[in-house]
Amino acid sequence: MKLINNTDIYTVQQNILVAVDCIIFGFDSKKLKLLLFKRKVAPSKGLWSLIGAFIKDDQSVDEGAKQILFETTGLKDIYLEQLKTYGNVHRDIAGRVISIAYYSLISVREFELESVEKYDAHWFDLDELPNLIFDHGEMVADAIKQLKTKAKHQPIGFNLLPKYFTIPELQILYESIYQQELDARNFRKKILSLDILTKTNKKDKSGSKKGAFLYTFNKEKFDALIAEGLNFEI
Amino acid sequence: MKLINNTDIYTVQQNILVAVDCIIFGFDSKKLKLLLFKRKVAPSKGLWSLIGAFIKDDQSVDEGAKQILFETTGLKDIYLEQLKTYGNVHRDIAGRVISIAYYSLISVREFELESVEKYDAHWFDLDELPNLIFDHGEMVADAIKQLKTKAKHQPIGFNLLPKYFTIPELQILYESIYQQELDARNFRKKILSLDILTKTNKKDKSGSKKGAFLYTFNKEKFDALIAEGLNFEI
DNA sequence: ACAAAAGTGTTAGATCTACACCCATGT
DNA sequence: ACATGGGTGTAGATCTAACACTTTTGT
Repeated sequence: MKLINNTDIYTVQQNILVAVDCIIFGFDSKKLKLLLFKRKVAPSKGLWSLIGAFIKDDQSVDEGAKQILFETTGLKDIYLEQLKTYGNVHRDIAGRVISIAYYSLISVREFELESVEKYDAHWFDLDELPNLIFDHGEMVADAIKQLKTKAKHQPIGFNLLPKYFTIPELQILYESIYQQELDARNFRKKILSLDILTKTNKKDKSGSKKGAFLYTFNKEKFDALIAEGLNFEI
Repeated sequence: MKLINNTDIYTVQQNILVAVDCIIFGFDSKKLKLLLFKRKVAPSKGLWSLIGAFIKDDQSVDEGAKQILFETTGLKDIYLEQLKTYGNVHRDIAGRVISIAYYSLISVREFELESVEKYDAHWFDLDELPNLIFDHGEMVADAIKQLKTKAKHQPIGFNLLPKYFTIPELQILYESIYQQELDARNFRKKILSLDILTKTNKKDKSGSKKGAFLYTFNKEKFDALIAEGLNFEI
């Protein structure tokens, strides 16, 4: 099939398509997960892949990523960040396509199940991922690495939790991200010393009989600290 | 002008061009600098910009970046890393072009002056940058930020120095990157304690009468340490 | 002889790490 | 009453940050 590529001034011959792919991380209070999709179009139809789409001419790459994420998860205004662009000549077996990968962090609890069915999506544990098409496995590996690095210095972990969460939940999340166990006393001390959590007087008793106090992330306080030049680290 | 965009299977209408732009950092033993070019084509001809090029159909995006870098600096096998992709609809005033930005680190001393003249290039101090076309200013700001972050945990600084360098030179480099003064004794202690530098018995007397010993970066040792799980930080 | 940059140790304070028991509550 | 996870403090080790003088040598 032939397509028309129109530029205003540049006299360039180029046959490259531009797509986005989204690595969607989720956390369900127990494990860190990845949302994968059974591919609905050729080539590689029926295999597991990240969700992606071609960019429209009148939409920015960021907008393209936002849109595909909204369509498949029903979620808006969620954490979404560009990861890396994948541009090998034969990365897509059906044509010359470069893909700008994004990763997103959501709370599994706030995610619409309806979308899962409609798009043939499935949450996979990070240590039980199936084979993925093209270079999507590489994208996922890069995203996991990036998440580990980023979580240390920016409070992005909170995007994976519901608005109210407990300290033990937060600890399990960080243990999942870093893939190592943390000392409960030291973790609590460190996270509370940052003074970016607001304690409520409610308890979540789903995890224990005693129940754990619910906290919420105080973004205003955090931003103020960053503005003062805080060298944040968890 | 109309162009043909051919894909094998995908039935997509898309009129987007794909380019790369390179942010080239250099260090001359005194200051951190940026290599900028007087643009030779419309639009915005004659204004300062990063060097860039359109990707060819049969070349990966990484290869495209490598090629433009080689053509303009004469340098091969130098540090080159993808920064970010810029994809706003109207970022280029002459058409829909997305650009994958790369940044590169070189030693100004090892750089061919010949290329500078041929391509109308100029080294600018980081604090005296001219206005740049399109979103190139944003690219540069992002690259500086990335360089700061990355230099802390990976030994990329050495790419900005010639093979043999002195500790005071290295310190000035890190001071330029972090934009803050460092204590000479503490810096020397820390960098030497990493045990990744090999001392030679030669001195560089260009900086002082006494002269400073020349060192060289020991990549083998560094890689071995990383393999052991070293949590590197400068 | 002197100017100018290179090179060298110590100490106080801050931070990190390891570790064990009591508390609250549902069953 | 007991099982289960929640919540708390301390001490030793390590790391960080601040600080001043001597060495070398070209002019």
